[in-house]
Amino acid sequence: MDGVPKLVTDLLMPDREGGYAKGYETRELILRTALHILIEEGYRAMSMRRIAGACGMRLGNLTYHYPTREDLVRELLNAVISSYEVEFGAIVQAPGLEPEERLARLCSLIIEDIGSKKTTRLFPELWALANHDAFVYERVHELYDRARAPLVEIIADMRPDLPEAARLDLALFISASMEGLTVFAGYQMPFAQRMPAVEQIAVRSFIDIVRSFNPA
Amino acid sequence: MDGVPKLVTDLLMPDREGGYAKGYETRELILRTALHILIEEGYRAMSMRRIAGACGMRLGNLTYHYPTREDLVRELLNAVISSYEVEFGAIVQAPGLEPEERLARLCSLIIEDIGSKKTTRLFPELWALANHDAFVYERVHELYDRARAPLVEIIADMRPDLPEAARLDLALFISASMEGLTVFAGYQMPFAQRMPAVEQIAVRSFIDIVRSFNPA
DNA sequence: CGATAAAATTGTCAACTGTCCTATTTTGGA
DNA sequence: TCCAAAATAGGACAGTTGACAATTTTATCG
Repeated sequence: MDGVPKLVTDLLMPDREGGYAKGYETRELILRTALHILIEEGYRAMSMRRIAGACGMRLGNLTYHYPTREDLVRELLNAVISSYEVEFGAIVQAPGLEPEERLARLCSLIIEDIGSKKTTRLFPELWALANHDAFVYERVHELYDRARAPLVEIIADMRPDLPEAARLDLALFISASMEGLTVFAGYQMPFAQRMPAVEQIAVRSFIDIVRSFNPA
Repeated sequence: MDGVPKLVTDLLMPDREGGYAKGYETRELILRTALHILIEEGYRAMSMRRIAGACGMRLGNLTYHYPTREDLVRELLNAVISSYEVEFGAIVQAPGLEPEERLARLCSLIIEDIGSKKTTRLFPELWALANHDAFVYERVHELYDRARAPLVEIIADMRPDLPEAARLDLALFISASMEGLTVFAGYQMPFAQRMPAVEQIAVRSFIDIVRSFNPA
C-alpha cells in the first residue's frame, strides 16, 4: 500500500547509556509509535496516553522513560531528524560524473523522498512546530544546513567563478524549491501524479539557473 | 515592529444574515482573535477558553456564536482563505506589459506576501492541518488553484505552443518553488534577509524555464 | 542462583478541554 | 416605549490531559 518497506531506518536512537536492553527497546518502541501517530493523525493526537496505549503499555511506564511530554517530543525529533541527517550524509557524490549529472541525481533523490508518506506528513508538522518552538526551529534548520551542503559543493564545481554568497543563494533557492513540492505533489497531494513531470522541470530549471546565473 | 499596517484585510467575514450588528462585530472579533492566537502561539494554544479570554468575553458567549470548536475553526479558515482569494483576485494583469514583466511582478507580489508574518506563520499550520483534515485540505488547495490561475494565463501568453498540461506543470513548479521559500526565507526565518537575492534568482529562473521548456 | 537496580503497574491529582443548559442583560425594530 | 429576539453571563458536566507517588514485577549481573 505504501510501497516497499524502507531500507533506511526512519528513527535514529541515541546511544544507550546504562539501563537494561529492555528499557532501550521500550524507548525505541515509544518513539516509533509516537512518530507513527504523528504521521497518521497529527501532532494534536500525539498525547502521552495515546502513545502509551498504542505501545500496549501503561501511562506510568511511559512517564518513567520520558518524565515529561516535552522530553519525549525532544527525543523524538532528535531521533527523526538524525535519521535524515544520516540519510543525506550517505549520499554518494559519484566523483566521476559531470556536476550537472550529480546535481540531477541529488535533486531526484530529494524529490523522491519528498514524495514519501513519512516526509510529506512529517515536515509540515515540523515547520508548524518550528514557528512556536525554538528547539524545533534550531533542529530543523540544522538539518537543512546539512542537506544543503552537498548542493553547495556541486554548485561550486559548476561555478567556481561565483562568490560564495551567490552559491549559497542558489542552493537555498533550489532547496526551497524542492521542499515546496511537498504541499502540492507530495504523498496523496492533488498533484502527486504530476511529480515526475514537475521533477523534470525542476531539474532542468536548476541546472539552467546554476549555469547561467550572474549576480547583477 | 511588524512593518507598516496592512492595507488588505486579513480576514473576510461572510455576509451578515440576520442577527444584530453587535453579534456580527463580536463574531469578527472572535475570528480575528483566534487568528492572532493561531499565528502567535500555534494551533494547539487556540482553545475555546483561550479565545474567549483573549476576546474579553465569557466562554458561554463564545459557544453561543460558535457552538462547537469545529464550527469556529471552519469559519476561521473560510474567512482567512477567502481574504487570500480576494487578494489574489485583485491582482492587476497590466495588459500593456510584456508577459515576462507580468510574470516577474506577479512572482514578486507572491514572494513579498510569503515574507509577511501572517503568511509565514499561518500556512505551515494550514499545511499540517490539511494532512489530517479533509475540509482544510480541500479549502487550501482550492486557494492554490485560484492562485495558480493567473500564472497559467501568463505562461499561456508566453508559450502558446505548449500543451495545456505542460503549462500547468510549469505553473505548479513555479508556485511550489515560491511556497517553499516560506520555511527558509519567510518572516524571522534564518535566511529572511536573503529574500531579495533569492527572489531575483527565482524570477530569473522562472522566466528562463518558461521560455525554454520543451516537453521531451 | 540470588541480590538489586531497572522497569512496569496502579492509583491519584489538579488543571484543562469541549459541550451543554439556564438565567440575565442588552439590543433594535414596531 | 415596549418587547421579542439576540447577546452575554455563569455554571455544570464528563472526558482528557500531563505529572507524580507508592507499589509490584522483571531483567541483569556478580
